[in-house]
Amino acid sequence: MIRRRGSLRSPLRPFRPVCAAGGPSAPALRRARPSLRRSRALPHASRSLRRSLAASRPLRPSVRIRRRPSLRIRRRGSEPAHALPPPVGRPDPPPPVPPDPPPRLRAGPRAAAAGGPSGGRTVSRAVAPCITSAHRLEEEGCKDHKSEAHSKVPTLASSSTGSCSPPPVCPYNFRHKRHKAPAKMNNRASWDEPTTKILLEMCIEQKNQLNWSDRCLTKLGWRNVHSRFRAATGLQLGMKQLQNKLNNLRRQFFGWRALENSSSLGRDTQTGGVSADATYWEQEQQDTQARSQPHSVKPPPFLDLLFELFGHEPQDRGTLLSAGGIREGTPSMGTEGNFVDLEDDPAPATSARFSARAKSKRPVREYSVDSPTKKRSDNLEQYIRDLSDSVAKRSLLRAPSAHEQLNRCLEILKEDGIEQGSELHNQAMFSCGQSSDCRTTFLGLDTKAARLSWINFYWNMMHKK
DNA sequence: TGACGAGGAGTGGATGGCTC
DNA sequence: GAGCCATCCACTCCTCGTCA
Repeated sequence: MIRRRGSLRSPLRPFRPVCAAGGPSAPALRRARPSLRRSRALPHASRSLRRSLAASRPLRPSVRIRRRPSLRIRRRGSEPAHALPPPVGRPDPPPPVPPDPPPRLRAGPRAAAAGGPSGGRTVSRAVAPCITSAHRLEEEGCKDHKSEAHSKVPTLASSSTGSCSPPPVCPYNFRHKRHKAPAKMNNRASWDEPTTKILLEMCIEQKNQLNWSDRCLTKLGWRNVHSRFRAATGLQLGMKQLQNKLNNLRRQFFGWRALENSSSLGRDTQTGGVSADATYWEQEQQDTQARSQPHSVKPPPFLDLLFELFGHEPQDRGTLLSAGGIREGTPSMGTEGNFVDLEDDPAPATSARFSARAKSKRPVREYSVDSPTKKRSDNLEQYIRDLSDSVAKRSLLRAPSAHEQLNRCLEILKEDGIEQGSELHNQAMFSCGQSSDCRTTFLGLDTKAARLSWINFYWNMMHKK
């Protein structure tokens, strides 16, 4: 049996154009040249592995440890005796902070809603001994403490990699409530649809200009978006506010898409909502009579733009084949009869939040390609034959080639009555010929109106009308 | 009361600099 | 070149404030 495993996360850092754009400094050049980066990245990776083995501890898990809501750890407000000196370079001394209120349990809406781990808080594995001085700086009134805290004290993240010098143990308050931040909502963002659309379009523009790393815009991309957004809208929003908005849209999009995929439903191309046959809604109505649909499953606005932005993330660049488990009857998630398409992977989609997280970490996917029962366990030739058969079967299930897709597009256009040589026909063929994404989306649409709308949208998008 | 936005905490990976 | 540590970066999760 050959197990198809999800794509491996590259140990190499993705190239960040912003680094190279900063100037011809040596670090920038090293970052810009993968061959130079490799020289350090691989030794570091092997070093990390050796460290883990030497310390007889497992490698860092890829998922965070969750605890019950009531176990959320917060630190005590009292100042540790060994407080670090105040940060340098901050002109205005922070105002005195009133003493913290007595500790209490916080039971927010999430805690109330969380009957189990799904609503739990995220807690560091080593949070107890790790008071972050960033937190202390915050309480001293330093609003923008992150960079300074980063540069002066070990953070939890850094201490996890630095095995020799854990930060000093400090007293903690397990139920400390963060003191109220002063109400400074003067520049509160108010996102209406046109503004959101402008933001998305600018993000897509930056993505097309390759100012895009794994999952998001690069720093340079954000700078560009920020400046252009200000120029276009006149709104004086900060970069963080733009990032927050995009983050929320992204979460909405993945949540909605996860629901769409995991529930075997479809997308109503007319309304942007979830489509299904009548029997599904009847069943659903019985199941959910007492509860309404949560907001997170509502289709987010500008689905097409979001799909353009997040619909094809780099972790979906394909899957790898790895041979293994031939001898054992490895449990399989799918067989020839129930083969699951990669795009419809329901595995990571248990919830909106989880799915958004799963998307970010190139989830491991396992698919089985069942092979016939082996006649002889030590027959290498038989193994090779099985392997070849499996690959051949997979080839039969592969996606159609670009040429085949283009031919299919031609047929559909003909069926839709789009005259060859017309402007619309030319636009459609040009767009489909240029982009596999455009082609795939075009072929996936069910109605003529949706197809024409898509071509029109794609054409305008590419030519910035 | 729920939706939404802001912001902090913490995570994981990559890389730079220093020392041996 | 390896080991160690610090730093940077982008991300998710969570809490809290505001507002309709």
